[in-house]
Amino acid sequence: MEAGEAKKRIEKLRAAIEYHNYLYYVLDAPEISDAEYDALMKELLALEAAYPQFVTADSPTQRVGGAPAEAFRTVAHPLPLLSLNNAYDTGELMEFDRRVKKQTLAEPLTYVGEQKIDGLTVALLYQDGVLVQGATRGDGLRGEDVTANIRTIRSIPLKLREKIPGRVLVRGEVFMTRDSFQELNRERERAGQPLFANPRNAAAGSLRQLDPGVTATRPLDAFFYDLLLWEGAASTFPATHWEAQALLKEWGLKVNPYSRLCASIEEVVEYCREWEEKRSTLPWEIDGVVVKVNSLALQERMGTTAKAPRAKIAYKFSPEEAFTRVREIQVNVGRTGVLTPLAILEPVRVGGSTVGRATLHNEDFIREKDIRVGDVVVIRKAGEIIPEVVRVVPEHRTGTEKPFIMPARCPACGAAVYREPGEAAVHCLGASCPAQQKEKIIHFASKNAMDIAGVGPAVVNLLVDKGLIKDAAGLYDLTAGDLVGLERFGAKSAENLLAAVERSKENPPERLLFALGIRHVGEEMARRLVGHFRDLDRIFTATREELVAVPEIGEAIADSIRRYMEEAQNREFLERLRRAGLKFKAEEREAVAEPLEGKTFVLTGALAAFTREEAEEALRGLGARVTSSVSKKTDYVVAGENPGSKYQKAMDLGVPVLTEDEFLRLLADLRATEREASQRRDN
DNA sequence: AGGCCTCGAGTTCA
DNA sequence: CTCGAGGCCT
Repeated sequence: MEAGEAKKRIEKLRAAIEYHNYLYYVLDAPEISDAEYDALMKELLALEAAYPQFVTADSPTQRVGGAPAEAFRTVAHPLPLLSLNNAYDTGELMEFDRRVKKQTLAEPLTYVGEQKIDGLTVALLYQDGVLVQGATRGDGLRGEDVTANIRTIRSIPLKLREKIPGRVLVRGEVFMTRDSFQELNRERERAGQPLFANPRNAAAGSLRQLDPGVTATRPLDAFFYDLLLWEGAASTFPATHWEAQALLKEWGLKVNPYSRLCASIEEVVEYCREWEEKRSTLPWEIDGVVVKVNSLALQERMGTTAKAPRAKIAYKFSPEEAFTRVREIQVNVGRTGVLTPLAILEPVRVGGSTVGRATLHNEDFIREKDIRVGDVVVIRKAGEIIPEVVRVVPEHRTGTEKPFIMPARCPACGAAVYREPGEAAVHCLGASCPAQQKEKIIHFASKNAMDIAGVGPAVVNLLVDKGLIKDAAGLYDLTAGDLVGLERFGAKSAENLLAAVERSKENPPERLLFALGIRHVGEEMARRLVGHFRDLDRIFTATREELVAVPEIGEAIADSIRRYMEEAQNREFLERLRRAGLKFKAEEREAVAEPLEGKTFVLTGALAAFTREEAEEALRGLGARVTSSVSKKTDYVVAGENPGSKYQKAMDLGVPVLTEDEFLRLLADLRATEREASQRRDN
């Protein structure tokens, strides 16, 4: 970029940032997301670094905080409330550790890791144990006097639990939980008031109400992190940050229960990693981890720079939202023939991983969001893993972006495509579309279907392209001679694959039924159908009425099964599977007691003694149903390690939650009673 | 017809 | 995980 141009861009960015600062800090009504704001700031920082001659004292990059609103009295903090330097990856944490170690003398070096709450910083002043002042951080030197509002927060003590002579200054973070935030927004929506963008803004807006009566109705909460000042206590002042935390807790100030004392930087890194992963399970939002040298003497010795202490650092999580550009929109064909557009993105880090693709679902989704090739878009993680395109940023349009048009022919086989009126999906009409065939084979061999290890997307592609198989039945005709010599196939891998194919013949018929991929017949319906008819041939020859008579099987499912069987190609396919020796008939079942019959279980989180599948299997063996979502009809939720949202749902609905131990005991008890019963039978 | 509840299908990255 | 849609109950 040429210098004159850079200068113009710098000025434009500054004006924009100032404007958004004002909206954010003064009016508490931001128009853009934090991520967008950060992007503006980052661009400005980069330009100023490249052109230092244009840096001015009043640039927003030189300012520590925002301007205080006029209505509150400003007060000077007894000690400056510094901000923190940031680390954006573990490498920067290691560098921090090296800097700390240079200053360490004989004392053992330990750190404290704390969640960095996304709220707003406050400083509370207690005089002889009584709360006399509460102030926002402001620019770090002077903040706003919000004492009256602070007093309304229930978790903040107006008096410390013991009388502490002299002045005590503590630093904390006021925040709102996600649940409270949503509840507040629901109320505001009902009342026709503007909504808060996120919990942070809701907390800030609530604390900065001119009328403390309003603040009192807002569900604010607070954690306290630092004892900044304790006058006249030189001899009793704690030696470490960890002890200071304990002291605050003793005094009745709420401290974050997840803080951790770490013996090394490696433990700190582990702590950061852990919370970056689990952040979404917390009731409050965190945007990073604050790392502090535990020894207060060492903190003192390391001192501060103009704006931040050298003995502390904030490890910032990668943002949950990020910007990137749509390079291309691909169209994939699934096993049901549905054409699914997929955005190929410039890789970008978001929510702890690098994202390069995101589904665009269907034509309507793209039209609604007006996503075009070349657009800059906002990406977010839906749930823990799956990235989604939130919206486009039209400001970044240059006019060269190309709108997406759903192809009129299947990109895999060239057949015409068809969209049922009223349906979102576009289907490929090609009867032997290779993309569809491949997806069907992959599904057939997948874990929950026939579980043929070694037959995944890559191998299926290879086998179909080489003309070795045309459908899943072809797998059972493969010979070692077909495979050996193929790229990435040696004698051993060929043998393994054939063994896996052979083993799959023993699968029970419900797996086979599911593997066929009949529309509306998933794992659960396959189990029910086999449970009822016991034989695939009986299912395929059943009349519509007989099918509908099965609980949970309605007309749509019955018709889908009949339609499948009317297709000559499918009937022939089934005969080939039969000849290969696959099981069409269910094993005779012994009449086992089903003590959990009629009970519905939901599993969440990871169990230590089982995989999820094994636990489900064990429950089904006892007659229980295992479903995937919690409702009023759920009898028990079994919660393992790191339970997901289902745990919360269970609590909300008052469904009993079993720990893994309780669950294991339940199984053991039931099996014991079962054994006794069968012994009595034998006698 | 509407309101559950559950299942099916598609989804990404390490 | 999140949609959308099927099935069943009121």
